[in-house]
Amino acid sequence: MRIGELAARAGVSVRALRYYEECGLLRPDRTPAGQREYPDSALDRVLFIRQLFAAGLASRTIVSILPCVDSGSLRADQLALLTVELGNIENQIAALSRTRERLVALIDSAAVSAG
Amino acid sequence: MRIGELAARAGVSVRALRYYEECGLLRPDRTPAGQREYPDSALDRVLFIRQLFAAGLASRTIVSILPCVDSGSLRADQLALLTVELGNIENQIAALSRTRERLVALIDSAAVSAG
DNA sequence: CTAAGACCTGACGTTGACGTGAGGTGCAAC
DNA sequence: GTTGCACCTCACGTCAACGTCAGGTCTTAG
Repeated sequence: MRIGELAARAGVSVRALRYYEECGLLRPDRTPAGQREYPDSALDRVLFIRQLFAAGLASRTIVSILPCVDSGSLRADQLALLTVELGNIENQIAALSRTRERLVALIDSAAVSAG
Repeated sequence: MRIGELAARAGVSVRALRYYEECGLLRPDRTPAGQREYPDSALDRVLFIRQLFAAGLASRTIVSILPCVDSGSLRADQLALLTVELGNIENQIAALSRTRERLVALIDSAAVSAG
Protein backbone atom coordinates (compact mmCIF):
# COMPACT_ATOMS: atom_id res chain seq x y z
CA MET A 1 0.00 0.00 0.00
CA ARG A 2 1.07 3.62 -0.38
CA ILE A 3 1.73 6.13 2.36
CA GLY A 4 -1.71 7.73 2.39
CA GLU A 5 -3.50 4.45 2.94
CA LEU A 6 -1.12 3.35 5.68
CA ALA A 7 -1.52 6.70 7.40
CA ALA A 8 -5.31 6.42 7.30
CA ARG A 9 -5.30 2.84 8.52
CA ALA A 10 -2.86 3.51 11.35
CA GLY A 11 -4.47 6.79 12.32
CA VAL A 12 -1.28 8.81 11.94
CA SER A 13 -0.26 11.58 9.58
CA VAL A 14 1.65 11.09 6.37
CA ARG A 15 4.32 13.37 7.81
CA ALA A 16 4.68 11.08 10.82
CA LEU A 17 5.32 8.08 8.57
CA ARG A 18 8.01 9.97 6.66
CA TYR A 19 9.50 10.99 10.00
CA TYR A 20 9.52 7.37 11.19
CA GLU A 21 11.40 6.44 8.07
CA GLU A 22 13.86 9.27 8.69
CA CYS A 23 14.45 7.78 12.15
CA GLY A 24 15.03 4.33 10.71
CA LEU A 25 11.81 2.92 12.15
CA LEU A 26 10.34 2.07 8.76
CA ARG A 27 12.09 1.02 5.54
CA PRO A 28 9.46 0.92 2.80
CA ASP A 29 10.30 -0.16 -0.74
CA ARG A 30 10.06 2.39 -3.50
CA THR A 31 8.25 2.19 -6.82
CA PRO A 32 10.40 2.98 -9.87
CA ALA A 33 8.97 6.50 -9.70
CA GLY A 34 10.14 6.89 -6.12
CA GLN A 35 6.89 6.49 -4.24
CA ARG A 36 6.92 4.57 -0.95
CA GLU A 37 5.37 1.10 -1.00
CA TYR A 38 4.49 -0.54 2.34
CA PRO A 39 3.69 -4.22 3.00
CA ASP A 40 0.59 -5.08 5.06
CA SER A 41 2.79 -5.85 8.03
CA ALA A 42 3.73 -2.16 8.22
CA LEU A 43 0.38 -1.43 9.84
CA ASP A 44 1.12 -3.53 12.93
CA ARG A 45 4.60 -2.11 13.00
CA VAL A 46 3.33 1.47 13.06
CA LEU A 47 0.81 0.66 15.77
CA PHE A 48 3.58 -0.88 17.86
CA ILE A 49 5.79 2.15 17.30
CA ARG A 50 2.98 4.41 18.47
CA GLN A 51 2.46 2.25 21.52
CA LEU A 52 6.12 2.59 22.43
CA PHE A 53 6.08 6.35 21.81
CA ALA A 54 3.09 6.60 24.11
CA ALA A 55 5.09 4.74 26.74
CA GLY A 56 7.71 7.45 26.56
CA LEU A 57 10.34 5.57 24.59
CA ALA A 58 12.55 7.70 22.36
CA SER A 59 12.75 6.92 18.67
CA ARG A 60 16.39 5.86 19.03
CA THR A 61 15.42 3.35 21.70
CA ILE A 62 12.67 1.98 19.50
CA VAL A 63 15.11 1.69 16.63
CA SER A 64 17.29 -0.59 18.70
CA ILE A 65 14.53 -2.88 19.89
CA LEU A 66 12.45 -3.20 16.72
CA PRO A 67 14.90 -5.66 15.11
CA CYS A 68 14.10 -8.07 17.96
CA VAL A 69 10.48 -8.06 16.91
CA ASP A 70 11.51 -8.72 13.33
CA SER A 71 14.02 -11.44 14.05
CA GLY A 72 12.39 -13.00 17.11
CA SER A 73 15.75 -13.22 18.80
CA LEU A 74 17.45 -11.07 21.40
CA ARG A 75 21.08 -10.23 21.79
CA ALA A 76 22.28 -9.64 25.33
CA ASP A 77 22.41 -5.87 24.92
CA GLN A 78 18.91 -5.80 23.45
CA LEU A 79 17.63 -7.84 26.36
CA ALA A 80 19.28 -5.41 28.76
CA LEU A 81 17.71 -2.46 26.96
CA LEU A 82 14.29 -4.08 26.99
CA THR A 83 14.63 -4.83 30.68
CA VAL A 84 15.52 -1.22 31.44
CA GLU A 85 12.58 0.08 29.45
CA LEU A 86 10.29 -2.43 31.07
CA GLY A 87 11.42 -1.15 34.46
CA ASN A 88 10.77 2.43 33.36
CA ILE A 89 7.27 1.50 32.27
CA GLU A 90 6.56 -0.23 35.57
CA ASN A 91 7.83 2.83 37.43
CA GLN A 92 5.57 5.01 35.32
CA ILE A 93 2.60 2.79 36.10
CA ALA A 94 3.37 2.99 39.82
CA ALA A 95 3.79 6.78 39.69
CA LEU A 96 0.58 7.21 37.70
CA SER A 97 -1.28 5.03 40.19
CA ARG A 98 -0.11 7.23 43.03
CA THR A 99 -1.15 10.32 41.10
CA ARG A 100 -4.53 8.78 40.39
CA GLU A 101 -5.03 8.03 44.10
CA ARG A 102 -4.09 11.57 44.95
CA LEU A 103 -6.52 13.06 42.46
CA VAL A 104 -9.29 10.74 43.62
CA ALA A 105 -8.63 11.82 47.19
CA LEU A 106 -8.68 15.43 46.10
CA ILE A 107 -12.02 14.97 44.35
CA ASP A 108 -13.50 13.05 47.27
CA SER A 109 -12.33 15.35 50.01
CA ALA A 110 -13.02 18.69 48.43
CA ALA A 111 -16.58 19.85 48.80
CA VAL A 112 -18.19 20.81 45.53
CA SER A 113 -19.12 24.41 46.04
CA ALA A 114 -21.76 25.73 43.75
CA GLY A 115 -20.91 28.84 41.73
CA MET B 1 13.75 29.35 52.52
CA ARG B 2 15.44 30.68 49.42
CA ILE B 3 15.35 29.23 45.93
CA GLY B 4 18.56 27.23 46.14
CA GLU B 5 17.47 25.33 49.23
CA LEU B 6 14.03 24.58 47.83
CA ALA B 7 15.59 23.35 44.60
CA ALA B 8 17.94 21.04 46.49
CA ARG B 9 15.17 19.72 48.74
CA ALA B 10 12.75 19.14 45.89
CA GLY B 11 15.38 17.72 43.59
CA VAL B 12 14.72 20.20 40.80
CA SER B 13 16.79 22.95 39.24
CA VAL B 14 16.68 26.59 40.26
CA ARG B 15 15.71 27.37 36.70
CA ALA B 16 12.73 25.03 36.97
CA LEU B 17 11.46 26.86 40.06
CA ARG B 18 11.72 30.20 38.27
CA TYR B 19 9.90 28.65 35.33
CA TYR B 20 7.14 27.38 37.61
CA GLU B 21 6.70 30.89 38.93
CA GLU B 22 6.60 32.22 35.38
CA CYS B 23 3.74 29.77 34.73
CA GLY B 24 1.89 30.90 37.84
CA LEU B 25 2.47 27.63 39.67
CA LEU B 26 4.40 29.25 42.51
CA ARG B 27 4.06 32.70 44.00
CA PRO B 28 6.90 33.18 46.46
CA ASP B 29 7.26 36.32 48.55
CA ARG B 30 10.21 38.60 47.90
CA THR B 31 12.75 40.00 50.33
CA PRO B 32 13.18 43.79 50.16
CA ALA B 33 16.20 43.11 47.95
CA GLY B 34 14.10 41.13 45.52
CA GLN B 35 15.12 37.59 46.39
CA ARG B 36 12.46 34.87 46.40
CA GLU B 37 11.35 33.59 49.80
CA TYR B 38 9.45 30.28 49.96
CA PRO B 39 7.43 28.88 52.87
CA ASP B 40 8.01 25.27 53.96
CA SER B 41 4.77 24.26 52.26
CA ALA B 42 6.34 25.08 48.91
CA LEU B 43 8.25 21.81 49.03
CA ASP B 44 5.11 19.66 48.96
CA ARG B 45 3.70 21.94 46.31
CA VAL B 46 6.69 21.47 44.05
CA LEU B 47 6.62 17.70 44.53
CA PHE B 48 2.95 17.67 43.61
CA ILE B 49 3.63 19.80 40.55
CA ARG B 50 6.33 17.37 39.45
CA GLN B 51 3.98 14.46 39.99
CA LEU B 52 1.40 16.08 37.74
CA PHE B 53 4.01 16.93 35.11
CA ALA B 54 5.11 13.30 35.16
CA ALA B 55 1.51 12.32 34.55
CA GLY B 56 1.53 14.40 31.39
CA LEU B 57 -0.48 17.37 32.62
CA ALA B 58 0.38 20.69 31.02
CA SER B 59 1.40 23.60 33.21
CA ARG B 60 -1.78 25.49 32.33
CA THR B 61 -3.86 22.56 33.50
CA ILE B 62 -1.95 22.38 36.74
CA VAL B 63 -2.43 26.11 37.21
CA SER B 64 -6.17 25.64 37.14
CA ILE B 65 -6.33 22.75 39.56
CA LEU B 66 -3.76 23.87 42.15
CA PRO B 67 -6.15 26.38 43.73
CA CYS B 68 -8.39 23.42 44.65
CA VAL B 69 -5.58 21.97 46.69
CA ASP B 70 -5.07 25.31 48.40
CA SER B 71 -8.70 26.05 49.09
CA GLY B 72 -9.95 22.49 49.60
CA SER B 73 -13.02 23.27 47.54
CA LEU B 74 -13.94 22.52 43.95
CA ARG B 75 -15.96 24.55 41.53
CA ALA B 76 -17.93 22.61 38.97
CA ASP B 77 -15.50 23.40 36.15
CA GLN B 78 -12.56 22.36 38.27
CA LEU B 79 -14.25 19.08 39.11
CA ALA B 80 -14.87 18.50 35.42
CA LEU B 81 -11.24 19.22 34.62
CA LEU B 82 -10.02 16.90 37.34
CA THR B 83 -12.33 14.18 36.11
CA VAL B 84 -11.01 14.52 32.57
CA GLU B 85 -7.40 14.36 33.73
CA LEU B 86 -8.19 11.41 35.96
CA GLY B 87 -9.61 9.62 32.94
CA ASN B 88 -6.50 10.43 30.94
CA ILE B 89 -4.31 9.00 33.68
CA GLU B 90 -6.37 5.83 33.84
CA ASN B 91 -6.12 5.47 30.07
CA GLN B 92 -2.37 5.93 30.31
CA ILE B 93 -2.14 3.25 32.98
CA ALA B 94 -4.15 0.87 30.82
CA ALA B 95 -2.02 1.61 27.75
CA LEU B 96 1.20 1.20 29.71
CA SER B 97 -0.03 -2.09 31.11
CA ARG B 98 -0.67 -3.37 27.60
CA THR B 99 2.77 -2.19 26.52
CA ARG B 100 4.32 -3.89 29.52
CA GLU B 101 2.57 -7.16 28.66
CA ARG B 102 3.79 -6.88 25.11
CA LEU B 103 7.38 -6.31 26.15
CA VAL B 104 7.25 -9.15 28.65
CA ALA B 105 5.92 -11.42 25.91
CA LEU B 106 8.68 -10.24 23.62
CA ILE B 107 11.32 -10.99 26.22
CA ASP B 108 9.81 -14.37 27.06
CA SER B 109 9.28 -15.54 23.50
CA ALA B 110 12.50 -14.39 21.93
CA ALA B 111 15.39 -16.75 22.41
CA VAL B 112 18.44 -15.11 23.91
CA SER B 113 21.08 -15.71 21.31
CA ALA B 114 24.62 -15.37 22.53
CA GLY B 115 26.87 -12.98 20.64
C1' DC C 1 -4.58 14.90 -22.76
C1' DT C 2 -5.60 17.24 -19.01
C1' DA C 3 -7.15 18.16 -14.39
C1' DA C 4 -7.26 16.70 -9.65
C1' DG C 5 -5.45 14.48 -6.13
C1' DA C 6 -1.72 11.82 -3.97
C1' DC C 7 2.98 11.83 -3.66
C1' DC C 8 7.90 13.63 -3.63
C1' DT C 9 11.97 16.41 -1.39
C1' DG C 10 13.73 20.11 1.16
C1' DA C 11 13.47 23.24 4.75
C1' DC C 12 11.69 26.28 8.16
C1' DG C 13 8.09 26.62 12.17
C1' DT C 14 5.94 24.93 16.62
C1' DT C 15 5.45 23.56 21.47
C1' DG C 16 6.78 22.66 26.36
C1' DA C 17 9.94 22.47 29.92
C1' DC C 18 13.46 23.81 30.80
C1' DG C 19 19.35 24.70 29.87
C1' DT C 20 22.72 28.09 29.45
C1' DG C 21 25.25 32.03 29.28
C1' DA C 22 25.62 37.38 29.98
C1' DG C 23 25.88 40.99 32.94
C1' DG C 24 24.74 42.81 37.36
C1' DT C 25 23.24 42.62 42.78
C1' DG C 26 22.98 40.50 47.82
C1' DC C 27 24.98 38.53 51.55
C1' DA C 28 28.09 36.10 54.79
C1' DA C 29 32.94 35.26 55.87
C1' DC C 30 37.45 36.76 56.42
C1' DG D 1 36.20 45.98 52.20
C1' DT D 2 36.70 42.53 49.31
C1' DT D 3 36.21 37.83 48.02
C1' DG D 4 33.02 34.46 46.58
C1' DC D 5 28.89 32.09 46.29
C1' DA D 6 23.84 32.67 45.81
C1' DC D 7 20.73 35.29 43.67
C1' DC D 8 18.57 38.50 40.10
C1' DT D 9 16.66 39.53 35.15
C1' DC D 10 16.72 39.15 30.29
C1' DA D 11 17.10 36.44 26.40
C1' DC D 12 18.61 33.07 23.19
C1' DG D 13 19.44 27.75 22.72
C1' DT D 14 17.77 22.83 22.88
C1' DC D 15 15.33 18.59 21.82
C1' DA D 16 11.70 15.52 20.00
C1' DA D 17 7.98 14.64 17.19
C1' DC D 18 6.06 16.21 14.21
C1' DG D 19 3.19 20.64 11.34
C1' DT D 20 3.32 23.38 7.43
C1' DC D 21 4.40 25.61 3.50
C1' DA D 22 6.87 25.73 -1.34
C1' DG D 23 7.66 23.95 -5.64
C1' DG D 24 7.69 20.00 -8.45
C1' DT D 25 6.26 14.86 -10.03
C1' DC D 26 2.98 10.59 -10.43
C1' DT D 27 -1.22 8.50 -11.11
C1' DT D 28 -5.81 7.94 -12.37
C1' DA D 29 -10.45 9.31 -13.94
C1' DG D 30 -12.92 11.35 -17.63
